[in-house]
Amino acid sequence: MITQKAKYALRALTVLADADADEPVMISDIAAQQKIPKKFLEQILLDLKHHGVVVSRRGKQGGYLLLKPAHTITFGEILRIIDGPIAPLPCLSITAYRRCDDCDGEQNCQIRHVFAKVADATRKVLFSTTIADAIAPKHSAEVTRLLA
Amino acid sequence: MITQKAKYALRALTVLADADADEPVMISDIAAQQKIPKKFLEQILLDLKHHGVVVSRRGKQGGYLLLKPAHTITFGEILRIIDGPIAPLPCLSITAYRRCDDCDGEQNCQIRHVFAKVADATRKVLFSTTIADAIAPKHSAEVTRLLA
DNA sequence: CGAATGTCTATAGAAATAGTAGAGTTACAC
DNA sequence: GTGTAACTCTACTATTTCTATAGACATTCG
Repeated sequence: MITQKAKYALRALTVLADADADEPVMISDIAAQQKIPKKFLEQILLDLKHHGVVVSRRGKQGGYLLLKPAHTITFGEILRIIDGPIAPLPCLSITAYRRCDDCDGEQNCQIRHVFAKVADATRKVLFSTTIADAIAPKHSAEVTRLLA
Repeated sequence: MITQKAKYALRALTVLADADADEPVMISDIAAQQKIPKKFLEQILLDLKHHGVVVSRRGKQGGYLLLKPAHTITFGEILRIIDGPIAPLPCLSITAYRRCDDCDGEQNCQIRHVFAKVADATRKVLFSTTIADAIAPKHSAEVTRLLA
């Protein structure tokens, strides 16, 4: 299970991706639109900002914007920032590798081998799907309606 | 990340799968061999027993045995018992479905759609891999040695 | 009988999760 | 240049989950 926080983060990003590229969106607006506790969302967006995913403008007329195009922001990237390692075992993590002190020899670990496959499969999806992909269905539905 | 408990459970099962089919293995032996805290392992095995994965014999010469053949026990099945749902979102869980109260309409949920793919990929691996598969490399190595 | 083994329930410390609170900083509008 | 609306940052807290540990109990074998 991913955390609630990660879900909030992803949803907040879809809102930013949906907004005009140079129109900052206020935290309150995102919170209201996605039913996210505002104060909690503040922390999340700040975190995403520190990791170079979004930028903010302070003061009146302030708000948040995507720092890079939505089609370059992957789900995997965001999950790593918010929830930490993607891998199901510490000894399979790319970003936070840690030896399992209870297994002797990773090559021999019967469990590790199986979860390596899980990790691969998961990463394949998470890093090939972007925020733009997430909002795409909505847009194509819109296009369909307009063309009708 | 899977829990330590699940890792212990899977490792304990590989020990049972490795043992003779009618020779109960004592908790202490499993614990020692896999460096699992004994009292913790007791709980885990009991849990697996209650879920019909293993059986036990009490008293002297007691211990645990697999209830069904190792090639019929999947990783997914064990993870569900020990760690709960496989799905990354409650609204994607097969065994513990729960509506997300903050998203309106699952068909529209942009996040859900992506994680459905993750869940599929994960399940594909976890339910097609068994305890027998996990110990297989070891056995084939053994075969290789014997044939050399 | 008695010792070895599993059974069961309770407890507890540590960490993670999901927020909440509030004082501080910045920038635009006037 | 002041006020106010926004983001910033740190700290705090309640709840749950994880990782065990403890100990009394039940069962079986010799």
